[in-house]
Amino acid sequence: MAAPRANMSYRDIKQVVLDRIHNKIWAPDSLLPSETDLAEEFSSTRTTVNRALRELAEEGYLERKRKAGTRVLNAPVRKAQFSIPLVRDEITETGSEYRYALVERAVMPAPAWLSARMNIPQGRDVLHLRCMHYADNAPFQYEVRWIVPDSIPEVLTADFSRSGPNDWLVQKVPFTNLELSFLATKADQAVAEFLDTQAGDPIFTAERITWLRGQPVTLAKLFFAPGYRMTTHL
Amino acid sequence: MAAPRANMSYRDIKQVVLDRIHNKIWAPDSLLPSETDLAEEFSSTRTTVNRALRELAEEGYLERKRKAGTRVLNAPVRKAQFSIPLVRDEITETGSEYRYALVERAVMPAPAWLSARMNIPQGRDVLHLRCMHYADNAPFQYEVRWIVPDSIPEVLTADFSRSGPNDWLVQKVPFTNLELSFLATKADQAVAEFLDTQAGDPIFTAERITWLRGQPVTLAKLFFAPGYRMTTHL
DNA sequence: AATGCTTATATATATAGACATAACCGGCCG
DNA sequence: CGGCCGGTTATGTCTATATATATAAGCATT
Repeated sequence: MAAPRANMSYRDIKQVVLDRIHNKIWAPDSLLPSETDLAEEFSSTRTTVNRALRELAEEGYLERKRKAGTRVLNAPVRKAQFSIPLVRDEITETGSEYRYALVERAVMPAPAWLSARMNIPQGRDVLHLRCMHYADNAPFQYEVRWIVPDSIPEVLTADFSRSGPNDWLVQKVPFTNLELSFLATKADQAVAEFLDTQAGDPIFTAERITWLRGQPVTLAKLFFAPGYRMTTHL
Repeated sequence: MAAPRANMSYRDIKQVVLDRIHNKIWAPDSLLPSETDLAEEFSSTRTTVNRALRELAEEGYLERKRKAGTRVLNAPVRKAQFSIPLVRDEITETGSEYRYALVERAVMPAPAWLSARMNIPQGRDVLHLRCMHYADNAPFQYEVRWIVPDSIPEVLTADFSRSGPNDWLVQKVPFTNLELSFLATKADQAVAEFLDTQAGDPIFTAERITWLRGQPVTLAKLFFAPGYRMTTHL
């Protein structure tokens, strides 16, 4: 096990280091040898060792500090990565047919909770949209969205009857900042009807707020049809 | 804007490239200049440019193929990263006091759905645990767990009355493979009682299966107390 | 005891040059 | 015309080396 031969790639080195962590050769909280020493052991260079250790640190196995050295993390805080594709892609990638429908469009003064949540002045006009996304004509996602027109006045004249605000926004507004939450909500009457389920049913829900250079742009609540699960492997 | 001066760090280069993507100087689907050309423009080296572009690709902005070049992705598939800490840490980090309690421990033949789900032989004995995690004595998470003892016989003699299976497992078993799902479930009577809520309430739920070298090790269902949301910023 | 300076050291990043590898592309051959 | 086959080229990776920077730790000063 862990046979350091010559000409090891940074991948090989990553694997050897991981093995040693797993086999407790380098125990949690212990300090690894310096990059220079490891480079010598693996008859490689410090650059290559650096890349290996840097990536392992990014993956949550190691903690690195200048001068202090590289330390094995005791509780490997593994990081789950979820890609957040557009609904359209999420549906078409499974081979299903995607269909979009606009349910409601309105310009209205921001409700108090929205003002507070997104930090916009009380009573400022916002664009409110409700839409549905279908996969093979079965309800897939019910979207409730608010858009603050201040930073993007064109949004008020955009046509959302044929394609969703998401499509439009990613084209127009390169957001700089994003908050994403997942939670479980109880279906109210509207949600239940659109998702073809019973009021009170548990609904997997995503909430997404984006900013552009500090200015709030949009808040979206995405209600997924019952049975939806967000899955990742690592 | 985007003033390429000399001695730019890989961070600077990343920023300039990002700016150019946002300002559509490099439009979606278009090809970037080659690393060599960019290195010249930024009066830097190919190595540095390479790191900048590589990281931007990892972050989901670019797609890179040998010979084919580096392309701007039209729908930036941004990747949300959630760290999955131990419950204990998740609670203590907010300053709350963590308390653990074992609810039930039993060795039983694997139920059919579990056999199927984890690909273990029908009727094989598995360890079944139910436990509670409290934050400041308020219910935080209800954990239902199955452990396959085949690859780790010691688990049958481990003491789970004082600390949770999670703590034990991360110490003993370096899993190699993990499937993690989030979904919304409806609280049944047991879940409702332990989480101090009403049966039928929506519960944010995580399901986690881990393997060790292809062998299934454990499946955990984690039911979070009402109001829980999993949040990330990027 | 607290603060500030110095130094040693480990990581962070940059440079330059080389070879490896995948893939586009144009031309040759059947 | 179609398919195979190299040549070309952009990225992938490694080597070797150098400089920058953060910081732990020791020592001196307030």
